[in-house]
Amino acid sequence: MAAIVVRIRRIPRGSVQTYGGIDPEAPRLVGRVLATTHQDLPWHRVVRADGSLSQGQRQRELLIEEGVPMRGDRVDMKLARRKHFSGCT
DNA sequence: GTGATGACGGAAA
DNA sequence: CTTTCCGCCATCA
Repeated sequence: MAAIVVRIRRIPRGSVQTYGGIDPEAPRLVGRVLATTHQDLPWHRVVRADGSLSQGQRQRELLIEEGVPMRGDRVDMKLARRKHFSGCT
């Protein structure tokens, strides 16, 4: 599980990663880790596979603040997965 | 030991 | 595009 924490820490600022993207074999664990781990993890950079947010408005703003490309109420995964993208909000 | 739950995912309708 | 259903691993009652 420590690996999961590490991977979450490695998510570049301005981009996001999905639960399954962090651990394809245990996306539920990733969620449990984020819920139980009290370290300073970039939890807001972890979104669902379809780009929908799990922590509501709160997470939304943090992502926008980091310049994560959004599409309505969800994250634009095509762009958000990479660190450099052409579009801007 | 079994059964239910959750910051989920993918397929099917 | 939406809703339903089943599978996933670890934890809890």
